[in-house]
Amino acid sequence: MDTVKLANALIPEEFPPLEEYEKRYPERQLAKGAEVTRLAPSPTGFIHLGNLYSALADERIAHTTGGIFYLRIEDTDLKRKVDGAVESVIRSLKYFGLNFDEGAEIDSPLNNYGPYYQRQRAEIYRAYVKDLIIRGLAYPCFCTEDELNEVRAKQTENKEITGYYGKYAKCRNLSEEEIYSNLAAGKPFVIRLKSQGDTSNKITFRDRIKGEITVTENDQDVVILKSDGIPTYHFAHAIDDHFMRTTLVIRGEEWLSSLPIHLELFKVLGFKLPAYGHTCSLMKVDNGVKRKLSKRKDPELSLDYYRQAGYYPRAVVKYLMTILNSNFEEWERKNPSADISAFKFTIEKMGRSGALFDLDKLNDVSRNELATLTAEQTYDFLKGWVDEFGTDADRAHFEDRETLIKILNLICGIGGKKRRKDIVRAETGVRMLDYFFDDTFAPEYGYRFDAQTVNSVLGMFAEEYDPADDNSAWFAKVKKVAAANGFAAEMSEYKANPDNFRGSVSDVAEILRIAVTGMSNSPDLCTIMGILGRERSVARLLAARV
RNA sequence: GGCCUUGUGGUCAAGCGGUUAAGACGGAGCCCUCUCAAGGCUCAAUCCCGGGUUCGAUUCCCGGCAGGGUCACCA
Repeated sequence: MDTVKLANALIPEEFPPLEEYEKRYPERQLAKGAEVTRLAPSPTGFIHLGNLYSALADERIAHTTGGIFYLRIEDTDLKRKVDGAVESVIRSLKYFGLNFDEGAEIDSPLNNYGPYYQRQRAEIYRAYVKDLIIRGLAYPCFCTEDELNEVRAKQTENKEITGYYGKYAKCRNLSEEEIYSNLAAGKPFVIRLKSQGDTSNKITFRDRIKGEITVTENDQDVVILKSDGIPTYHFAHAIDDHFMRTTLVIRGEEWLSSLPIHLELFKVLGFKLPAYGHTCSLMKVDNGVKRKLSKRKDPELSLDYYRQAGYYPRAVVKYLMTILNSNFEEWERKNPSADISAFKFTIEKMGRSGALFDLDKLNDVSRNELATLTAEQTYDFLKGWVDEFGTDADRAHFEDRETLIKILNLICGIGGKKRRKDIVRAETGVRMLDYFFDDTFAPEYGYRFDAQTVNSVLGMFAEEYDPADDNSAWFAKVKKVAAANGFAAEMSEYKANPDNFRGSVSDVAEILRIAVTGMSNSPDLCTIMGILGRERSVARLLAARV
């Protein structure tokens, strides 16, 4: 068979000699050990926690080795295209503190390896496919979807391996006449790899995350060029990661099963294989079953979920870091004020098996992270959330920056020795402020004492209350009211003889707390009343009588 | 089903031939305390099972079992 003639019939364009592409995209001049990594999403615009997880690994490795982290858009499937997706990806990663050095829609002088959209790279893919055809390593296939489905059904029925291989590779041995008559008839075709592999051969392969793994050689004549003339993922991956000079491909472990295809492709193309690291997927338990986090079923997979819930972005990143490198937490405890970038991230430390997503842990990380902020930083963070997700009332409250910062300072004990850790995420932080404002103060008076007692306590304390009192003076008054109403003024007395009293100071404080905040739990009541001031505090005490 | 892969407390996990089998989250309790959030202290809880190899296996080998992934002109 005249393969040059065939190649010209299939792919008529003329291309420069292939060495030209090698020259166009030369080896990168980087320091030894520098890794070039990439995030290569399809343009659906939906990047989820799993993407962020591996992007974080990519970014950390590139930037701790003096390498490059770039963005490539895998838009070979038009159905996946969503407008504004690329900007959305960039924005999302930026929100979590990850920045690209190079790539699609990135303004950078380093953009010498583009275009970074695969659809715009059709020429180079086609040039290499054409070369493969000439070398007799690829061929056209005219099988229809129905035919393929039929074969697959039969294979399944006979418990055979499904796919296009061996005797099932019908078009592999088409005669010259058949091919040209099909072409003349205008039949659509794809280009398949003429696999040279044999599944009885095992290849051992060293994955940077999984370690040594053995895979079976590929014998499938996979599609490399689709009928629209655009390559499949496999082929585009080989070409792009070679010419963009990627040194380390980090991707989800769902790709492990197609690794043999990629191994063969790199071999057949004569490219040096990059290093691979296959990450485990984030899992969750659903109905007692452990499974991969799913885009459709699990809202917590979406990064927007964390933004909406008001998680502090750095907290999400730190949580992910604890899963990525389990020594991160220990390092952080030793270096409490160091920036994440100072941590020596290593791909080899990454987990080999899928981690269950742990919301409790995230909350803990988040709470601690938020407790490192100043009142101003806290305000700015909460304000950002309120602007986007808050109610009209929230927005009105946040107009008054000075007051909010004052409240945050006092309530959170910022700068003091007893820093509180109430805020897990923006939403809980904002709701915690509700009772400071009369329009959102919505008490549910659930007293544990009778009306007479409650009214007496509230009335007496309203008379006594003086915002000028310091904490101990304030508490002395609580004790006084307690004693006057048959409650133990000292906890020790109450504990010694509980039967002698109707309750203790803590019960009195609870009545006051419910009256003032509408809740039985709150931060320091004396501070809260101080913020509210005499007039409003007293008004609330009196209004809370039953 | 074939192929690949994983199996240490409820969760994330260190350890990788001899350890009292770290630590963190969560749970329980105590202390502190006007309640709560914290904080301090304490406790409970783990090497999937069966065979080897070995003086000795959580660690190595084999076999089960149980998870997970994947078998497209989607990435």
